[in-house]
This record gives sequence, structure tokens and C-alpha cells, in this order.
Amino acid sequence: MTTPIPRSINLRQVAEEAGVHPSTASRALNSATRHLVAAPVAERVQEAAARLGYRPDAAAMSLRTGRSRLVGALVPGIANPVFAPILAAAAAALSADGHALLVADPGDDPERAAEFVAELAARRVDGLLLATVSLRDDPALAACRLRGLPTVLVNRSGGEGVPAVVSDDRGGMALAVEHLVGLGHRRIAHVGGPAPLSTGLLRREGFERAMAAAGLDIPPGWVEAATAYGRAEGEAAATLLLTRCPGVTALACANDLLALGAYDACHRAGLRIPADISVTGHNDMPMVDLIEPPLTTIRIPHERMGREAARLLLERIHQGAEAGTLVLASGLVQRGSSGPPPDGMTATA
Amino acid sequence: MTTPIPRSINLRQVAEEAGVHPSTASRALNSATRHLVAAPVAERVQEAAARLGYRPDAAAMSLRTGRSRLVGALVPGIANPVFAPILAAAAAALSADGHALLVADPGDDPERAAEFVAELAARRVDGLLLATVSLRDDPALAACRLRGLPTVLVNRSGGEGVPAVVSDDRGGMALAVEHLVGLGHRRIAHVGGPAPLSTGLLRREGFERAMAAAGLDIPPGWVEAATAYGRAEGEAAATLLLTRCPGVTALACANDLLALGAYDACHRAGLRIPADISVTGHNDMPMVDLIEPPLTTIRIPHERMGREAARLLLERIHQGAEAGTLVLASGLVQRGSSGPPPDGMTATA
DNA sequence: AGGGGCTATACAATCGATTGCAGAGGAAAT
DNA sequence: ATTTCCTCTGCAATCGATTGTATAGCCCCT
Repeated sequence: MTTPIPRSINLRQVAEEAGVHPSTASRALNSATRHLVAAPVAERVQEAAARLGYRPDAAAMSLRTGRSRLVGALVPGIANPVFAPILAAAAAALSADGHALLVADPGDDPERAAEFVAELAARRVDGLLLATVSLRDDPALAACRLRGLPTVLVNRSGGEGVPAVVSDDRGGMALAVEHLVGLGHRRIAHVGGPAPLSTGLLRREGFERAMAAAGLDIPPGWVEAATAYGRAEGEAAATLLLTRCPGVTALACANDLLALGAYDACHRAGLRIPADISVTGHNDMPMVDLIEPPLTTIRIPHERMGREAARLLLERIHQGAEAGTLVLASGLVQRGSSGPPPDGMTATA
Repeated sequence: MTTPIPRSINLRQVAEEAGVHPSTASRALNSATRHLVAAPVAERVQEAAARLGYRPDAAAMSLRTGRSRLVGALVPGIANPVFAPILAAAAAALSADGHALLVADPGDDPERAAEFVAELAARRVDGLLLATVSLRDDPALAACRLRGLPTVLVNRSGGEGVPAVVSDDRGGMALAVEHLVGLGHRRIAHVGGPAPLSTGLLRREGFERAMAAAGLDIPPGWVEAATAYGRAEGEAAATLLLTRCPGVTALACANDLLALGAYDACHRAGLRIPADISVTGHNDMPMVDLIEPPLTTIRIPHERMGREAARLLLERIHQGAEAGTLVLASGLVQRGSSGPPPDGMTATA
């Protein structure tokens, strides 16, 4: 009862049990080489392996083959309500292929992210999912390139030819603007995401294009980029906009957390949502349907994003194929935080 | 520019660069054996390693030493708002010790959990954090025992002598009951968690003890265990209680998600919270302060839980010490979903 | 009957780091 | 001056699975 030999069984023991050489056992257990072994022998080996509960040692296999059946993921916050479901879906898809997900959380520090890439590379990960990448000259991405690691970006794009799975950031933000315009809004301000992030840039572009398409002006100072995707940062940016934008009737935010911060700013300014001002978010995080008022936002397909990213990465790993960028459509979820502008504001523009 | 030899540096190359034998290089780079090497030689080796950007190959190291610097975690849902912050904190603490966290998500399937344990064991994890364990004869726990894997339970207790880090489930639920009693409630029902889970059982016990301590009766049928920690399950259980418990003025729920379901049930029954009925939760998930009305709940120290679990596990791994169970205090967070009972209901009991 | 061709298996090298053991060299002690 | 001891370094085995190569049969054909 002290330490009852918890040493696990290895290939040699299986081979002995089946009365063959380890190399034969190896071939019998590997579907790609099984045809090299006589059928009855293969069966005997497999049976012996099953009886003994054999599992190939991952370290030895990894050392010999160079592949680890591990995939690394870099995320800015495991508990982030946007990335958590993406990770969950990716992990499930990878697991079905025998891969496990090694999650590293460097926060918002790009240097730390590059350091984690080195660590993951030393662990011989077969590929990497990157959700931390910023738009220009990201050190983590460079570290992957340097080592020739298959890489897929998730919910972030990295520019020139980097495979990625993203939602239609521009189109999603345009949906929000069109919705507000449809309700009669003309004076709309934008709480933007951090500029170095693709979501920040693209959603801002989506805002600008949709406003232009609706024939609406964006006065200078009506776009304010938050310094990070956080509630406090959203409040700060929204507070700025509320004082700076006379007659503003709607805030289109680049992200749900920013929208929550905008709620705070509006409440502190004594504005009711949506009676005095409308607010929209982006991402449709869990539970934003429960807040008061329920948040009108853009739904992005988190699960699908994770699944597709895993699929693309596995393709790249197995076939070495150069994966392209996949843009998934997002949709408007209309709830209680958006409504018609206050009386008399409709015809202002 | 095709494939510029992304093969990484190994120990032999470092040794050559420093003009020593690989074994000497190994000793020079390992702090535990460095004293066996002459100081100037050790320095030369370290410098060479730094210059070449050497990282020991994890697979080879793991194969030789039997340790992988990997820790597995089994959680029922990566995106679960309770476990995600626990995982994040644990990952950070482990990372500081050179360990990485390998997350496996078997959902609620105990057989699948045991299968994942086998897979993680084959990957030679140094230890396991278990957040999926049910109270009696859990297969995953048995699988760990069988292999002699160091194990710490998180937010779950497993009975007899299994190391665990949990919050004070009984005490937390008692806080909620005392709060309600203090407001004047006498007729309180309990929406319980799943019975096979320690949180389900202990919080129910906490409810019963606190009611007894307050001199209050629990009529038969005033406790209803939900089949899972979910909003729909909470609504089902709460609906049952609302029809079954005449004059009930408060629902003490075992979990925030159940409380959200209770909100749904109350709304469908035309009851206003907290004017007609009070509702309390447990866990203080992110964003429950934003719903309407903001949820009164019990705050459990997620981050600390993850951190302490990691610490205990590392102790067990390094020193082989038998870790005990750590019970962390939780606190009441009073918000808008609890208030005095409707007029005339105070003196009913 | 003997050789060519083929199949199925065994042998042995290999991946990269760690570690028990042996031995070289120098210092200290008698 | 020789022995003893100690410090440092090199040698080689090892962890467990995979895979290139060699060989033992066997069948078939002429």
C-alpha cells in the first residue's frame, strides 16, 4: 500500500506479452504501419496492449518523432469571456484529433508572449493558436516564424498572409451603425478598441464606412479609442465623448466590456438608456442579456471560431497546407439598450 | 527562405561551443548539480547557452527524468465563469515554478474524465488539479490513485483524506440564510445543487443548519436539488418550489446560475424581486452585479483558490508531502435581490 | 531443384538530456 | 617522496518509441 509499483507498462512489455519484438509491436499498433505486420500477429499485439492497458509514452514518442500532439494557445486572459468559449471549442476539436491544448496566458505583454512561444517551442508543440497578436511586428508572431511553427490567429488578424480565423469586424460594426441609423439616430459616437489590435482598427473602419454610407458626418473627436478592452477604460472613453460631443444620441462601442463602461458613464451623467441615449456593444458575451437594460450587441460565432481555427491548424500541421484567412459573419442581436433617439433629435443632422 | 533550418539548439552544441562534454554542460546548467563543476567552466557554459539561445528539450528531459513540468487540470467547462478565474490563477502560480497547465474538459461525464486522466498520465503530468470530482467513488480520482499521481481537488471535496482547496460551502450558505433571517424572512426555501457534488451537499447542509440555528422549520419539500448547475435547471427547481411552498418569501440558491434561473421562475410567476420575494446566489460570478436587480450572493475567493491549489500541488510534487484540505472563508455581498419580506409575512412562522 | 522476388520479422541506431561511475590531476599529509 | 584524498571532467548507459536495414523463410516459376 506504500507505492505499489505505479510504473506504467511500456512497449517492450506488450511485445513480450505478445511474443514479438518491440519494433513489430510498434508497427502493429500504428495504423500507418500495420500493413507491414501479418494480420494475426497484429491482432495478438493489439489484444495484448488492450489487456495490459498500454499507452505509448508521450515523451518518448515526441522525442523520436519530433511531434508532441500538443498545440499551444496564447490568450490575453483565460477567463476572458470572449476567448474562453473559443478555447473550449478549439480544445474539443483538437482533442478529437488526439491533440491536447496547452494554454499560456501572457496577459497583454507582447514580450512575455514571445517568451511563452519559446517555452512552448521547447515543449515541441505541433502548432500554435494566437489570440494575443497585435497588428504590427508582433514579437510572438515573429518568434513563431523564426521556428517555423504552424500558426493560426484567432479573433485577431495579423496582416500580410498570416492565417487567421476572425469574425467580420468591419461588417459587424456596420450592422450596429445601420441599426442605430434605422432607429433614427444621426449623431453617433464611437468608443473604439485599442488601436494596435486588429479588432480595434477594423471595427473603427467599419464604423467610419457605415457612417459614410449612411451619408452621416463624423465630427472630429467623435471617435475615442479606449486604451484596453475593459469596463473602466470604456467608462473613461465614454465620459470623454459625452462631454465632447454635443447632441450625441448613441454610442457604438467596439466591445461589450466597453459598452458596460459606457453604461457607467451614462449613469454618472444622469442619462437613461435607451431613453436619452442608445448604447451598442460587440461580441455578445454571456450574460449581457441579463443586465439592465439588456445590451444590444453584435454576436460573433465563438464556438465556430474556435472549431475552425483548430481545423485550419490541424490541416496545416498534417498537410503543411498554407491556410488562408477565414472571415465568419456576425449578426445583430437587438435588445433593450437601443431605441429611437429622444424627440427632436432625429432631424438634427 | 524556404526552410532555414529551424532545428533548434541542443545540449551537444552548447557543450561544443563551450569546449566541454555534454554531461558537464548539463551539470553546469542545472542549479542542483552546478557545484560539481568548476566556477569558470560553469560560467563559460552558461554564457554559451545564452549566446545560442539554448532551451532544453522538454521531451528528452521528461523521458530521462520522468518529470514533465506539466500539470493537468480537469474542469467541467473551460468557459465556466467559476472555474475560469481559478484556472487562470493556478496557471499563473504554476508558471512561476516552470510548470505549464494542460487543461482537459470532460464536461460532466465521469468516464470521460477518467479517460482524460489516463491520457494526461501518458503525457507524464507531474500532478493533477481536479475540479470535476463527484462525492463518491469518482472514476477520475480512482484513476489518479491507481497511478500514484499527486492530486489536489479544487472547489470540490472528495471525502476521506483527499487534499482539496474549497471555500466554506456550509458557512457561505449559512451567511446567506442569516442575512435573509436578519431581514425578517421566516419562510425560506432552498434551490440546491446536484446532490453528487460536494458543493451541492455541503451548501444544503449549511442551509439546514443555519435554519435550525435560527429556530426555523424547513417543511418537507422546501428543498429542491437542481439536476445541474444551470440556468434552466434553476428555473425548473424554483418553479417547483414556488408552487409547492405556500407563503415562501425567499429562495436561497446554491449557485448564481441557479439564482438566475430562479429570477426567470419568479418573473414567470409574476413575482417582483425583491418586493415580493428575495433571491440569493452563491459564487459571485462576474457580471451578476449588473443584472436587474443586482444579485445578492456569496463571494468565494476564486483567484486565491487557484493559487493555493497550485501551491499545495507543487508542495506535494516537490516534497511529496501529504497536503491537507484548505477551507477558504467566503463573504456575503449584499445587493438588490434581497430585501425585507412583504408586509405581514414577517411574523408568519 | 534452384534462384528470384516477396513478405514478415528482428536488429540496432536514433532522438536529447541526465546521472552513476571511473579516472585524471592536484593538493595535502605523513 | 609516496600515499591518500578530493575535485573536476569525461564516458557510457539509460529513458521508450520509431524506423532504416538486414535476414529468414516462403512461394512460384522455369
